[in-house]
Formats: sequence, C-alpha cells, structure tokens
Amino acid sequence: MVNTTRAPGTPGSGGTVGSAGPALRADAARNRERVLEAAAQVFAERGLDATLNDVAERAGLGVGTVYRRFPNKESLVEALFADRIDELMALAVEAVGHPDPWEGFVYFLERSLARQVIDRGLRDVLLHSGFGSHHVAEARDRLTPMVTELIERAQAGGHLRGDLVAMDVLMLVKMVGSVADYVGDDAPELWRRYLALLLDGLVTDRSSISSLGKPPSPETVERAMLRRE
Amino acid sequence: MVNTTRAPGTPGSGGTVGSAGPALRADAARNRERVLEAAAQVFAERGLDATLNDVAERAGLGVGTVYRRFPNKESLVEALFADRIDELMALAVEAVGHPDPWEGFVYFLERSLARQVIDRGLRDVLLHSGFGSHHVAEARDRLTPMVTELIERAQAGGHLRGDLVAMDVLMLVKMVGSVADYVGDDAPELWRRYLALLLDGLVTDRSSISSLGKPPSPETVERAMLRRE
DNA sequence: AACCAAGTGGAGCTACCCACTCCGCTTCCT
DNA sequence: AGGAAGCGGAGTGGGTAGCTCCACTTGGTT
Repeated sequence: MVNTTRAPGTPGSGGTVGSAGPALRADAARNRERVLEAAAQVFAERGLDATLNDVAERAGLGVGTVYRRFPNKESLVEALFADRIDELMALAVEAVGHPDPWEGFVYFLERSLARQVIDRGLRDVLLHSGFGSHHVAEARDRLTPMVTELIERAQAGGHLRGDLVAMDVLMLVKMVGSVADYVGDDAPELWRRYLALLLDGLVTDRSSISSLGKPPSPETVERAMLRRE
Repeated sequence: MVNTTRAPGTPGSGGTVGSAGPALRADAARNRERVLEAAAQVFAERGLDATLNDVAERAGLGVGTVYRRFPNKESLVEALFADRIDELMALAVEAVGHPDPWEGFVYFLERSLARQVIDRGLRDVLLHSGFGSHHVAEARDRLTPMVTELIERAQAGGHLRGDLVAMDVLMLVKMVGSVADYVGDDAPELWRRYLALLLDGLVTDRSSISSLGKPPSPETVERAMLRRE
C-alpha cells in the first residue's frame, strides 16, 4: 500500500525533499499517486533495476512528470520503501510477542521472507543496498536487538539450537532469498521448501521433521540458474 | 577450443588442441599463456563481469593481443572453464565411489562449493549462465544422474532424508553460494557455517549435530548485504 | 471568459561502460 | 635483411540509464 498520508506540499514531507511549497494542483496530486502505484508494481516485479522510464510508462505518464514529483530515483525509492521497512519492524515486534517462542521465530522468518518474495524491490533494498542504505542500516540496527531477543527466547525454550546469533538470521534470509522469486508463476512457493530444510537444521528436536512441498522440476531449476541475482 | 579467426595457429607447447595451422611464434605462445593465467585470476576475483581490458592489464599486455588469441570474451571464458567443469564431473565420480554414502554426499557438496568460493567466475558460469550456457547445460545433464545416485545411496544408507531430489542439490549450492565469497579475507570460511546448518537439516540422525564455526561479525554481514549477487 | 502559473510529455542530452577494431610500430625467425 | 606475425592501446560503436528542457496543455482563480 502506498503511503498517501503525506500531504504533497507540506514542509519536510519526505524528509528528503527540501522545499516547502503550496499544495499540489488536483491533477498533479492524482498523478503523484499514480507514480507511486506504478513504482510499487514495477519495482516489485523487476527490482530496483527498473528505470524511471519504466515507471512512467506503467503510470501512463511522461518521465518528466515523475521527475517533477521526485527529484531523482533514490528519493522515489525511499518514499516507497520507508514504510515497508517499518512494517518489518512491526513484524519483529509481533513475533517477539508470540506466545510460543519458537513459533514466533519461525513466524518472523516466514513472514519477512514472504514479503521479499512478493516484492523484489524490497529484497533489493534490504539485501543489496545502494539505495536508501542509510535507512536500511538504521533499520538493521533497530532490528538486531529484536532478532536477538527472538533467538534467545527460542533458545531458552529449548527449540532453537544454541549456537545461532542474530547476524545469522540476516544471512539465512539472504540465502533463502537467493532462491526465491525466480520462478514467477512457475513455482512461487519453492522457497518454502528450502526454508523448511534450513529450519530443520536449526531446530533441536528432530522428532518433528518438516514435510517439504513438491520438489522443483528441472525446468524450474534451469530458470533459477539463469537469473543473475 | 577455438584459436583465432585471422591468424590460424595452434600452440606447439599447449597440447590442449590437436589441429591445423602453423604454430604460434614463441612470444605469442607465451603471451597466450599469460592471458589465460591473468584471466583465471581476474575472473576468479571479480567474476565474469570483469572486462577483457582488465584481463589484458593484469597480463601486462594490450587488449589487442588478447583479442588476437581469443576472438571474443566468450571464447576466452569457455577456454578457461571447460576443464573446470570437467573437474566437477570428476568430483562427482569420486564422491559416488566413496565408501560411506553420506560422507560421499557431503564430500561432493563441500568440495564443489569450495571451488566456487575460491573462483567467483566459476560460480558465474555455473549459476548465472550467459556464457557457455551450452557447455553448462550439457554438464548439468551429465551431472544429474551422478547426483541422483549420490542421493539415493545416502538415502539407502539411512542418513539422508528421503524427500530430497537431485534438483534440490543445485538449489542448495546456489543458496550457499549466495552467501559465499563476499568476504574476501574477512571471513572466507563463513559459508561452511551455513552449509553445516543446511546439512543438519538434511540428515536424519539428530544425535550428530554439527558444530558451527565462528559466527559472522556485524561488519561481515554488512559487507555481505552490500554485494549485489 | 480570460489569464497564467503549474503541470505535462517525451525527445534528447550527458555520462558512462564495455566489447571489440584498427593500424603504425616492434619482434621473431628464417 | 626482409617480411610476416605479433603487439599496444587509443578509438569506435552501440547500448543504457538518469535526468533535463521546453513547447504545449490544464486547472483554478479572478
């Protein structure tokens, strides 16, 4: 969902846009929304490599219009993903509050990965930096203590192996992410198979071995390998 | 392997090719070797994105010299990685011959990943296609039955979970690969930690839980996230 | 209804990158 | 000594992506 709450012309709206100014004309405000929606779609599908021309085309507008609202690509990306990142934080808070520590841990991994799989742009923002690295780094710093607590609770509960640390979680997310999304309609849930495998490596209690979904077809694997990710 | 377009010729010294055409001049043959060595280094360090200018510079030669021996980038890449791929096949054969089926399976994963970690170019060739995709696809087809046997033996031995298939192995390699190499001198063996985690998810017998190495530092993770891979 | 600042489109500018070529000069080898 | 093979590396061509410019349109105010 696009953040529509920011008044177009209010001073310091995005934090990035310097100029305070009069309110936007009605059509301009409408187009601003269109740009944000189009950007959300395009970046979700193709990642941050998509150009602002792509975004403009999707929005049915000219590039100039896009650049009139957002001084450059980075500011658009930031406007889009700032709240996405906050949502991840909320997810962590929610997970920490889960009655079962292990379930909370799994819940966090599963849900945050699901978001990244849906939204390739989000994965790019989180895992490949470049854009908004300031925001992301800051988010990471806020997130780390939460993850640490998530881990420690699950370890105290006896379900999670003791030698896992918060930093590992990021790496695990990256691993599963590397195997996610390739496949579009083909095998969109394949990543869950490998998350399950990983979780079975994390759990202390082997009696409850995960059941994996359908294995990938050779064609799916072929396609996965072709992606430079 | 192709030699040239304009100047036919084959190395007298190389022994890699049996072919038609006059022998290379002594200095030319020497330079050809230099090019190959430089290419091996540069591609190993920076992956296939490295340019032939980079290779030439590393070799202490001009680009023209590189292109005199190899008509284009692809032919150089192919000359370099054809036998690397064959080595992987040999590895699989060796692994299948291992007395302990589970150890054979682990051996294969561990060794082939170790190669890819050392050689970023090899990872690119195997996992991101583009170059030599014909060769790679063919190699994959030859490799698949070997991996299947590897898996089935380990499953028959009771060590490997039954729901794993050959295609999974490629995906697992990709996953671990995504987390490998970033780190240069920093934490070159970090990938083993995550391979161990995965293996613990693959094994049926939980009594032998792996001991992980040192966890990554925040700086290491930071750096890992910055890489677009 | 008239006016004009705000807004728009999209061709095109700029800057960059990389695979590859060209050609005057050098080196090997007979 | 002669000439073919080889060499260096500036330059070319082609592609891409971020961004600008400005003639034209539109919204909203008077």
